[in-house]
Amino acid sequence: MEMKQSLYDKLQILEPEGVVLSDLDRLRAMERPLLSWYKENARVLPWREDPKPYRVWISEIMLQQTRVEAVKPYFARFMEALPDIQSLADVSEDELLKLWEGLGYYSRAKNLKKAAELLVAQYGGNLPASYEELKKLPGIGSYTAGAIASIAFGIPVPAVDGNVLRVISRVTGSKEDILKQSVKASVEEKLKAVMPQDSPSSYNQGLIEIGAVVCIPNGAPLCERCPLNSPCIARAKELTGVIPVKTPKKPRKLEDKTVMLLWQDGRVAIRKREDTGLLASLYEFPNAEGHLDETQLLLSLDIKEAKITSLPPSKHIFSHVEWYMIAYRIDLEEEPRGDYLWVTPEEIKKTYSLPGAFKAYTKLIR
DNA sequence: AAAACGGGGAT
DNA sequence: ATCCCAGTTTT
Repeated sequence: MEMKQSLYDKLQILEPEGVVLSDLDRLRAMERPLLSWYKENARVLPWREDPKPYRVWISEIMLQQTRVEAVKPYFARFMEALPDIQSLADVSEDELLKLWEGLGYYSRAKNLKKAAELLVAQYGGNLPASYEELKKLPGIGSYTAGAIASIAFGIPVPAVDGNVLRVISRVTGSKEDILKQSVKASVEEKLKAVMPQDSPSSYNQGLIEIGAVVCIPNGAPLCERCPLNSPCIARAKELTGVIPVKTPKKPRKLEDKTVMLLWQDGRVAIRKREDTGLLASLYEFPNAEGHLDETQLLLSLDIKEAKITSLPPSKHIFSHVEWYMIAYRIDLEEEPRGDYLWVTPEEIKKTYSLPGAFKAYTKLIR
């Protein structure tokens, strides 16, 4: 049982700035300076110019795990090609993945289309103005549901991403591991309780913006410029180098691959990847596990001979695995084993979505 | 609760 | 060249 803290008790553990605040009081103290700061300092971003639900949705999905500067050109191109939910529902998967090529986390694109089809079939072609309904859509979790609900519809629900977790853990001086979902749930609950009911969009975006440009993830935060520096415990106790606390990531797996540029009559072979797993449904150059020599190469292609030249090796680092690739150019004189699409360099550039992992080799075929 | 899932910027 | 970033879905 918790006894309510008397003013006397609070004064016993006085901070330099004043009376000790509860977490909730500390969070309440953020509102005024946060909204004032955001009004003055909000970056001008394409999706903020016209925050209609579709644009907010697409931008928030693109911004998952992806930096603002990387998203900008993709967002512009996407809006031009697919200006509304109906066009997204109707687009072919290949065309959609081509629009997404290079952005990564390709399931985001596939989920967008799935959701668009659902919206057309069940929601009259509109995004629902409801946090709970938004959260049911594929690709939309608690953060994105909160972002769309608050930014596009003005619904007072929090939008807690990594930026917000960093800011809040620093302000409250929490040494809890911010990667734990229980911590995220707790922050969502607290913010829901204290956030202004009449300006959820600016409040949520302000918190995210501070995390992105002031209370930054790499290097020391710019506390002198932070509107929240007054209530911030991490700043007062010089804990910004410690907070946020995160569990260390485990080492990546290493994989050897042999990439084959198969040429025949001025065309090169590509194939479509599985529709699940890494780089699902994208195209790739034929490749094999391990580092094959020329004999093994001929064997795997089931051919007698070919003109084979070595290409430069390359490495690609994903979040959880590293590919160590060696490669060969193989000019064929007979049909190899395997189901391939024979395409021109021009078609690869314009039509087929190849992931960045193969960039060292797509470069070579122009 | 933990692992899978990219690509790019910071250092 | 290495480290870091961190929403959602799947296992």
